[in-house]
Amino acid sequence: MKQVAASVEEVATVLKLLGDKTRLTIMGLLNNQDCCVCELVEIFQMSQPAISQHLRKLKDAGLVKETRKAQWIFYSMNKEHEMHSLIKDILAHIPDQKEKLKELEEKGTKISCE
Amino acid sequence: MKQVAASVEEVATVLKLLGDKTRLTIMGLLNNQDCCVCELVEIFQMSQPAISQHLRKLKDAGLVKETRKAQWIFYSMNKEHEMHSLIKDILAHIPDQKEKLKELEEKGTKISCE
DNA sequence: TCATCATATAACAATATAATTATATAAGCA
DNA sequence: TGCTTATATAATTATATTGTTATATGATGA
Repeated sequence: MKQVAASVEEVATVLKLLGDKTRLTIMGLLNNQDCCVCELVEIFQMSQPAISQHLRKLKDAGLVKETRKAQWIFYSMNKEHEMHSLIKDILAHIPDQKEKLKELEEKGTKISCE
Repeated sequence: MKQVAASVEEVATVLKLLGDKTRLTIMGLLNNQDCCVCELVEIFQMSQPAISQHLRKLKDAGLVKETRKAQWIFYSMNKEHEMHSLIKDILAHIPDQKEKLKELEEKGTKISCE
């Protein structure tokens, strides 16, 4: 499939962001479903500020969007991002992240606002 | 097309390497044809050690191979790299780099060993 | 309203990255 | 052999990145 070429700079910016194991995995998770910060903290066993700072970078670049739902802020993939097809192509190369979400449910730490 | 999933770490490593404008462009160039160091120095208007160090990183990760031809060392894309299909997918999103190679020929700084 | 939970931000420290300059190595040629 | 060209490596410096701790903000609920 022929792609519409973005500038080298734009692509390099996205790759640099996804060139971090934590951020790449976050995108893999968001590719399955929206997550709130505390879920990600639980999954990555990382400090809350560390997760927040990774999310900030992704948000500043427009790769993710945030939505407040009650006391939680849910992050989701921005499907309107100019580089969304590149991101999907990349995520097709990493293992499915559903397992991690399943574990959350089993531990009972899954947040649900529906 | 369903991909064979590499580990998140492996993919992140490749993305980090390509998350640099210079290295991403080098890979775009090598996707068209092999290049020697002095050609890349000419194209990027960058110091020779800077180019060599970028090539070293790409080589250490196995993304490129080197072949000596007389006094020049030509770099080429390693098509046998485990992550070659990911790299091709990514390069499909950047503009074709043939222009830069054409300019070299016009300036007469193209190296040919055939 | 006050305490608590969820999240963001600021300040800082440790580490990584990328460029420069200087120097080493290796091939080609007079 | 000694000079030149092509490339690599080392040392250094400047800057960027990532994580930690401390603190601020904002929503919920008693």
